[in-house]
Amino acid sequence: MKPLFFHVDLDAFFAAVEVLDHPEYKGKPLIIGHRGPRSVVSTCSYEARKYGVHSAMPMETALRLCPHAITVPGNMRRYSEKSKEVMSIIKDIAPEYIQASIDEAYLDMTGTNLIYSSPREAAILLKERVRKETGLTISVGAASSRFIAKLASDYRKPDGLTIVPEGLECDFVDTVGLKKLWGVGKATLDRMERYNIRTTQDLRQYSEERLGQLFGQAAGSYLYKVCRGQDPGIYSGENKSHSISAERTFFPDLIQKEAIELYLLELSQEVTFRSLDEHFVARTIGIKIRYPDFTTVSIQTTPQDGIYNSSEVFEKAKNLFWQKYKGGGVRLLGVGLYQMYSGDDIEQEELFKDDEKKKRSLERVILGINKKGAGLKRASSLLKEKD
DNA sequence: TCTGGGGTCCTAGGACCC
DNA sequence: TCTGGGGTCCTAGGACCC
Repeated sequence: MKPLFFHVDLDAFFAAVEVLDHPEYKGKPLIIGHRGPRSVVSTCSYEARKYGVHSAMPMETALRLCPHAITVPGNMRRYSEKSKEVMSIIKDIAPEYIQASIDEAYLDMTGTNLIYSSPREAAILLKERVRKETGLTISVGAASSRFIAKLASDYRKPDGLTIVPEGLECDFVDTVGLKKLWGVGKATLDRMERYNIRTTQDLRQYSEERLGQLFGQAAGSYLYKVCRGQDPGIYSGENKSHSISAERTFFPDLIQKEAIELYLLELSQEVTFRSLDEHFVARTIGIKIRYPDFTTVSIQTTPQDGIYNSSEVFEKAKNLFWQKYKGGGVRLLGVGLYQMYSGDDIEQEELFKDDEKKKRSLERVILGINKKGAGLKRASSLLKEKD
């Protein structure tokens, strides 16, 4: 059976959902993101893109380019809802699929020539159903590998459909160009510039070994395949390790010990409750500090006996912070849980640490209540209780 | 253009073991 | 005693993506 993959990408997803819910925004430049210093554009409508606005652009710049843009802070819960609607249509049409993010999915359509007369017919059916049932438009790419399908869905947007016939993968990669290749970012492009590599054709002049020397083993063999239109194997295996993190950027910078610890507590609670919700136990905890000059450092630790509740996370986060912090103010604070494993497996082991596990159970109950809308105690009130 | 927040994967060096 | 090679785990930092 010839392999066939689709990549489905929702067009300007967050902005499109806002337009759906607020028809008065239709046809206007719309930016999703907070207004304020140190904030950036999350997504924007195609009307805003005409002014040069794009994702990750500082909000101040975006509003300078497009002063009359409407801005909305965004509503993740609502976007998840709409995302699920689209994914359930995908489930109907594709034998297998992997959701890669809130607004994109890889569909394994291998063998569907028995169901649909052609890839084009299948893609059109999918686009039609999504449009009718959710009011959203998608761009679809179809090809013999996930990687080429991904490039194809981006080739014509919005509401696009691009099919790359078998055998033309390498030509298609040349057409897309080096700058738009998935997995090739600014740092790699800058390095390529130094070797006068400006096109995918240039890249093909290098042996896999040489690319490994220049860009590192993994990146080297990735580039070697990709510039030939070969499948580098994205999303082929199951992802094992999991992590959860939360971070906050402050304006103005944090200076006082009390404020820093208050936010460490809040972030610790946030990641712990999310880990409880997802039934994961972390082996590693880490924190991240960004200084006012934007230099960013991190420190982590992997304790012998697991991390079970938010006060443990907080205590460890606090220790790590004061171990690492050089002074001078804090622009961003982050707390993360890494190397996470399914909680049920771990609860079986280790009979000690009963107290900490009890606290974890208690927090699970609080999480349940909180989900029903009762509202968790403010972090600040918990801090006060401590002294 | 003074640069969010949530993730994943890779690298290089060190510790430790055989 | 001044010395090999491989494997695995941990750590800090980078690169990239949405």
